[in-house]
Amino acid sequence: MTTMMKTQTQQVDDQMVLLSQYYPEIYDQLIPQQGEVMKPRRRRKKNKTDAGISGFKKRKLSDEQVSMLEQNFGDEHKLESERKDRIASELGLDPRQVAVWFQNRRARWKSKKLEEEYAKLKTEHDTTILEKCRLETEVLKLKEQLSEAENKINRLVERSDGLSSTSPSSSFSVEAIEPSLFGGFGMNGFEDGFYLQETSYIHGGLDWIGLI
DNA sequence: TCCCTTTCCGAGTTACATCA
DNA sequence: CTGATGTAACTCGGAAAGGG
Repeated sequence: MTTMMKTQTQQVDDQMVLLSQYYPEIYDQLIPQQGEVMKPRRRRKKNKTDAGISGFKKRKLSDEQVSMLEQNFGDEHKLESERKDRIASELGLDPRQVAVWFQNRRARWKSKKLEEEYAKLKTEHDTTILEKCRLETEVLKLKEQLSEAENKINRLVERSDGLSSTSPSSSFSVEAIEPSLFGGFGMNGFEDGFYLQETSYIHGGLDWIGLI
């Protein structure tokens, strides 16, 4: 803030040099008479041709001015009247220019913040979607395994039916796995979770099915 | 308390400068 | 030359503060 600082006179000179380089045709009109203070720029009119007529064109702020403004913006985004005047004086700008710069800078800052926030939310959203897909795949896989297990049980039941007709004293009694006891082995009971203890199925748990 | 003026701000727009 | 982009400066409407 110190070594880079120029005096106000130097800065005005810089602006004038720029002006004389880029707009020599109007430079003469802007040079104040000796001892006359530079007046604030006139308000721009909407008419497109007006700039040409009035001779006032948009001027880019110098790198140094921008860097100083950025530095001040970094300290505090809001701009009190006193601070505005001080900055304007330090940079050789109209206080109105400083106010406008801060307004535009706040708008850019907000826009950037929104962009960042959007990117963050999008990343979170994508991660959640990915996890949802993974869980859905897992559900499908488990349902498939369950279906296979049901088929195996049905086959065993059918086989035991055949055995019981010839050997009623079989230790693997039909009643032991009577479908009615399991709710018919349908998905109804499983949709809401495994409500039966694994030992209710067959002695030894579900190991034989290969689920565990 | 109300009205008017001033100042500031955000949002949206315009106009100009610059660059690919 | 032209379209895209960045940005200084503008308009507009609303809020807040101060004074009569």
